Amino acid sequence: MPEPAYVKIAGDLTRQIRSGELPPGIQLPSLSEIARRHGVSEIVARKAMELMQAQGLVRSQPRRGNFVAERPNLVRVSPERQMETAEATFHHESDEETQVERHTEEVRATAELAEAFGIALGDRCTRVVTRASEGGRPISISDTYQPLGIVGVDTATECEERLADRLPVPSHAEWLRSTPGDLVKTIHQKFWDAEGHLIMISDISYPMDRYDAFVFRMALKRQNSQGGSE
Amino acid sequence: MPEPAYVKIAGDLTRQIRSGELPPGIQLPSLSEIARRHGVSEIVARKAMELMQAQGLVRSQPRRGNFVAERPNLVRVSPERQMETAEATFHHESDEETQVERHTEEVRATAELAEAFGIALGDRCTRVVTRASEGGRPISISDTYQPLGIVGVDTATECEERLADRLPVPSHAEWLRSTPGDLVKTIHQKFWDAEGHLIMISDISYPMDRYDAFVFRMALKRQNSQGGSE
DNA sequence: AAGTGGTCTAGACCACGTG
DNA sequence: ACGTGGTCTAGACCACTTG
Repeated sequence: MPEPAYVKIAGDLTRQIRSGELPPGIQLPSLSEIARRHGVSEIVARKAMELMQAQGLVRSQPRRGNFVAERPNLVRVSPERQMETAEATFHHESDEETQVERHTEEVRATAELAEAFGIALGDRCTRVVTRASEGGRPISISDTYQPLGIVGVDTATECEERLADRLPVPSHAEWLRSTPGDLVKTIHQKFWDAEGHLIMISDISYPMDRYDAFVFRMALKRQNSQGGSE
Repeated sequence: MPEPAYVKIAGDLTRQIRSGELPPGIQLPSLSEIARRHGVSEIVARKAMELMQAQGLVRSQPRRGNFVAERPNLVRVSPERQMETAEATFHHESDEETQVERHTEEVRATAELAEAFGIALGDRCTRVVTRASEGGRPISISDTYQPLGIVGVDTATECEERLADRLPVPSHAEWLRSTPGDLVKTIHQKFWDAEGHLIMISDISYPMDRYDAFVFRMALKRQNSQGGSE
């Protein structure tokens, strides 16, 4: 009936983080230290840390320690961010130095890409890999595809984002330096132009500790409706 | 260097689920059975199960077993769902019998509610608690607040949803029968009318295994922009 | 009575980062 | 050399469900 020890420990630490007692970026006590303080075994302390990781409050660095997330209250807002470059977005979010690097290459449309864009299998597409880091820490990586000749989303009028928690693909895991078994926040984006043509798709991964929440703002098109929440 | 045993086990099971070999709702082998089959200790099997739980593929019922999620590919789409009642939404999502129960009461505005709605502290508000279940399994619970006199979101033209993974509040945890330490998907909704007045806020919780992903469809308002992904 | 998952203990080895 | 987190073992007790 009482709450488990690891929930209590996580709650204690969460309170200290939210109150500012444990500021962003600081190293938490080691697992053995937490275990000692709370009079439990190290496994329990680890479980508490895993719970906080899943909430994005803590980032674990193997052989270094556990650290409070750099921006425990940072929120990712859509579609505001679609209206600006990655550089501008991260510049707004951050005061630390942000690095964005891009690699562009031409690829042949896979079956999936061909169907999405309504082009032929093997048609040429542009692939852009964008890696962003802040203060040396990786904060995002994305894989973007467009039919050859279309660049950017200036002509897009509609956008869809699909948010899920997934094991990262190896290339994303490597950049984000995630430990095997660590989940990441993934966003699959699609952009359409006014004619209804899909002009870009993108797969983005964020470390769990990057954002506290994901916000989406939408206009409601009136129909017959009662509306409600659930 | 090699991937940990628990990742491999989770991958094996995930493949069996995605391929349909392990159909939705079925009970997985017990932890001791999984451990035996893979030649590892039970702790490792449990860790694999936790990884799958975090992805929403598996639901764990204490003292019963682990079960494949009922709808491993179900997606929650916004804002479509805001246009219809909870009953209609769940009816579309499901062929099983869905139960929705509502409790309405009048409450006094807390400081938070008063500020949100632009009313005075202690002013009367409507609170609606909505609980939904499907085939006896709880699938959502929400707490909705509106200023007295406003019912529903028929007049809403804008909507915001804030998605995060959180420890549930006790009332939500109880309905969802979540184990202490289990996270839930939370959505904090806000609705505004054409005059820019906030007319409804709602806190919704879903079990981790309810949805595979959350989809948001948004119109892009053109400005000066370069656009891009990150 | 047997089986199950949840919690917890008390160890162990490894690889790597830091001093 | 030491501390760290990641992985793993081999047990234990509890509370509850199922047969």
